[in-house]
Amino acid sequence: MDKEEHVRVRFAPSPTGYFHVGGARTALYNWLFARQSGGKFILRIEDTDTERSDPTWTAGILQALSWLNINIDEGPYFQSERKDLYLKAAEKLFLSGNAYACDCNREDVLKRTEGTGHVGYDNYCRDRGLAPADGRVLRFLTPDSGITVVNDIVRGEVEFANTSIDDFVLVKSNGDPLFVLAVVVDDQDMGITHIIRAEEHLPTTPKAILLWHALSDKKVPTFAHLPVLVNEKRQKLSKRRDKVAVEEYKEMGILPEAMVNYLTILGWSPKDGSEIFEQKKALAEFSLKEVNHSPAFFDEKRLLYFNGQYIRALSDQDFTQRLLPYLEESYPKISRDDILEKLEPLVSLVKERAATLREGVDLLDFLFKEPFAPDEEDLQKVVINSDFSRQLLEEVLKRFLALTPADSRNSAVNATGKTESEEAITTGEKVSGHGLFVAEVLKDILTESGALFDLKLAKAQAPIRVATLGKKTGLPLFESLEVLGFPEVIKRLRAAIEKTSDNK
RNA sequence: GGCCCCAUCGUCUAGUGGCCAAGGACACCACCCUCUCAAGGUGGAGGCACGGGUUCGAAUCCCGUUGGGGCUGCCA
Repeated sequence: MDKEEHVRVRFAPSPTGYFHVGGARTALYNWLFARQSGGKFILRIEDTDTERSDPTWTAGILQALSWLNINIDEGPYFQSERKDLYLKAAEKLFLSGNAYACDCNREDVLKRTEGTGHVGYDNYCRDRGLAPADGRVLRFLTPDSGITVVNDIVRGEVEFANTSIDDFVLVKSNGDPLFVLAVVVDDQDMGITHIIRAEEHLPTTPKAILLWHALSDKKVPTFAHLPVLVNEKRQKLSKRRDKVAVEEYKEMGILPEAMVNYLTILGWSPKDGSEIFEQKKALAEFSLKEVNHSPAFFDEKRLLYFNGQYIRALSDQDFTQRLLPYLEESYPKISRDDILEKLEPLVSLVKERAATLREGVDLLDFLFKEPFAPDEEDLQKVVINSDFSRQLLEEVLKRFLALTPADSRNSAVNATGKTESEEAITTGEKVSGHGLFVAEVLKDILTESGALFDLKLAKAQAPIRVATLGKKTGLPLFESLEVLGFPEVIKRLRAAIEKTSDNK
């Protein structure tokens, strides 16, 4: 790290759509670089295109950065508020002979260059001496010889022949400045030392460098062009085509720290080969020089794995706090206390299984979703089209009914000092027919009931599970039943038995 | 078309001339564990795009080819 230089980097998104993970990674790498060098991380909103920019998107960017814990030292600056600065620079360029007015339209240029093999502007207005005016654009006069070298931390020195660079537009015919101009003016004005951005900007970099020199003697920033993130077809991620909005991942219950970890690893890896690590490791070891050169596919499956690891590493308390907002959002009519009461005994079981917070919500839906309705397909499969399910359900129902609801545990205890079932549980004796409505007892009952029909527990649990929890897969059955509670379980078992008779 | 970038298992990567008959992770398959599903454990399949050089020796360096991508806009 160059200690003599006061590092200033900027993240400069344009608010023209959802903020996607590619932008997030660029922001993250900028931020990491700023943090580890004690520099400043600046946010600049590039909204010079008034047609396509929208404050809504800006708000989304701000929220996403905050969610990812990428904090901003300066800004956001808005280019739309700095137009005067750009126009002043444009005037300077015109006066110094580095720019000229042009009244060509696209059709004229196309007509002139047709068949010449040249694509792009043909410098037609270079020597016409037009004065700047409404309806005329301002073009930069690029040199006809020489090369421009981009000094890039990731890619080394990249050379561009100046002849390959067209006289590009700086100011639109309606008087609005274009991003090329605005970016250079701002980077100079804001004292940016390192420009870290996606590789798609590499081809426009020589233009920026040429402009930079035409505008001032200041040192050109150091560049770092990051490989782009691509979709499964290996095309650059697009906010229109690919559904990769940061917001969506938050919505589906990705933990921000898992997202940050995954994004960090997407294009860079620490020397020891570890993949899941705390951010302080990245802060200590991240290096732009070590960033990969080739495009990376944003693999959601892998993100999910990372997220699962992060979820499982959470304490039960933390996990509860993370999950709670998602549950409250899904069940606005249920009070927080009621949710917490049911969640508490199951939280570690949920934590162990959920790859996302949204999955955590789904695992618990049998407790909260109204009205309860078992999955139709599963119901058909293991309850209705099963030769033993009806008898088994009835047997289990009968035995459950002989139990004492756990809710009335206290009164039961008060009456006899210690209930029969508790006695049995503590002595390890098998309970059958009598006992408390608790997981261990329920498991014993189902094991015994299944044995009556020559069924192993694995097989016997299926119809009971679908009848009461609604799906073939999910949380461990008996703990779930205990939390669901005696009356509700009885009710659901009866409803399922009803359904088997409907079909017979 | 022109300019530029890129190229190790399906995916993300380790590898910076010998320690590589290429290592790890996700995904996939099998088995174990198991009340379902996960998680976890064990094992398996799977890759240096191709062709020339350079070198005693190349995944690693050079050239070419091929392939992919980006830019080529009065978008950023």
